[in-house]
Amino acid sequence: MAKEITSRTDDYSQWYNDLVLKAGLADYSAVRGCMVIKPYGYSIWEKIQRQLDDMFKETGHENAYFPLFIPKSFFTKEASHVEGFAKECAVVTHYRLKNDPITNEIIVDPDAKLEEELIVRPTSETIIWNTYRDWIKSYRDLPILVNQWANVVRWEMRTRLFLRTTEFLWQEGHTAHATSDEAQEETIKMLNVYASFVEEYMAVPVIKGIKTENERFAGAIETYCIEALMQDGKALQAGTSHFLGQNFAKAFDVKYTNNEGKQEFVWATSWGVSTRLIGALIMAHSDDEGLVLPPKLAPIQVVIVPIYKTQEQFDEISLLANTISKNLKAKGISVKYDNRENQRPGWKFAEYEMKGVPVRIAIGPKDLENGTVEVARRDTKEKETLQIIDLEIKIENLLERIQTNIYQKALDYRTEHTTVVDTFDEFKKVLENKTGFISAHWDGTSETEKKIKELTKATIRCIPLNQNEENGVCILTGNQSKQRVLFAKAY
RNA sequence: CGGGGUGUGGCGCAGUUGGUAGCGCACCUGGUUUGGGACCAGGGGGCCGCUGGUUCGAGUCCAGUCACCCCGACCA
Repeated sequence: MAKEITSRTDDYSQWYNDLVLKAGLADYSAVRGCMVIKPYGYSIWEKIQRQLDDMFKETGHENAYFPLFIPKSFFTKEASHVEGFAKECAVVTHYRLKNDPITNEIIVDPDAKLEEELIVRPTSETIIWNTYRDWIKSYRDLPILVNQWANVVRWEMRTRLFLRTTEFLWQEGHTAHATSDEAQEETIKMLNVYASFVEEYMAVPVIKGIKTENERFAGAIETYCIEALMQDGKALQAGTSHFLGQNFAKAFDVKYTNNEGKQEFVWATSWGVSTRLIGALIMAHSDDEGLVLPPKLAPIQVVIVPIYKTQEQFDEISLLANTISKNLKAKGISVKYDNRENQRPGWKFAEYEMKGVPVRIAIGPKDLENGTVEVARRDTKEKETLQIIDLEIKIENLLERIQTNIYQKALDYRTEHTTVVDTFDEFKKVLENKTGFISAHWDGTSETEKKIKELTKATIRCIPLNQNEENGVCILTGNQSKQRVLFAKAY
């Protein structure tokens, strides 16, 4: 029996859920809203981590680790930050369990109440800036360019595998600078790092932009973001980079002495991407047969499947497969030779398609005779029979072509699903029928943005950078506007 | 927190007007197979989410409760 998977066009959430479960990326866990990331899913995360980490190091950053628990009082120091996060935090109130003397059940020991509750970090600005106070005395201590790989907890009401889980893995960069300009430069620099990572490695095109006041990070002066478009026409925020100004420095009294001997507050940035990126990867490329992984992030880039009738054939194929495998590995390509004898070839084909392995090589008796192999690519499902000579070079090229192709496909989809509209009627029509990004004029007020959200559920995803100014009138109010912004329904 | 739905072997499900639990997949054994999710034969595995009630008898009826999923509000 084939593993049935819901169609993408049928019920997108159902399709997405099935896919995550059936491709073996993750599972629901015993804890509400949390998930178990299975080895295959985690290995994608490791690839993302490794690549991003390299990019962070190249831009001068170092890793560090700060505590999971944040004293409640830290949280209350930055007013807008509390407001943004307070509602969704897990709180530790006790530090011991004991046996109930009557029922003998394990209960929370009421005598073990903490004097000050601890918040399980939803993000680490507060505890980090509390620490930076001790690290920073002079302009010579700056900049501090630190990143942390960690888990965080946000007690969201509704969760979705990878896109929004109660606990999630991420990296958070927290930098401290002597000047506003330098901090702003850092904010943009990291936005660009994210954009190039997502486009080059995940093969997902993104729009770089600035968040409106409504969507801004709690405690930031300016939030920059990269926005990607998923195959159901909804937008997904793939990463953010915040210019925090002196907000946290003031809240935690972090000052440095400048070269004129004067005390100044420190300027800050923070930036992060999470395991949500895996969700983006899935929703941007996958089809009804399963995942389509970009070669640069696929845990297995090439799988070799033997087809045989006799033990002799199997041995001969294995010999060839191992040679091919060795040659590919020498080129830095990750290969799996699936020589399991308890699964038939057709089953394996379907399985690796579900898992999104970019290239499959099948070797059978005919190939042994002809000195060929059958090479199938996951993205287009095309198959061709290739001579074994220089196979590793052909495969290497093919992997590059797949990487480019799926990026182009996603880009074409986005181009196709980005609509310029000038009236509110058009706006609503596009949202209902076509979906996707909508470029429209907006009068720049939060009230208008909220009103549009109420009426249509679409929000301003960002005010795109790299976009020309253009005079116009707001689609809702008819007030003056200097620039188009990007609307969409979002995850 | 509102609306909807589901809880029955590992997974997906069926179970009629109440009569003591079944199917597919997976698993185990043996055999035949292997170029797109194989077939045959045999086998193991379940306090039917939990609690209470009605009844001679409850997976089924009633009440309560818990958990999870989906759709909203909230959010990376």
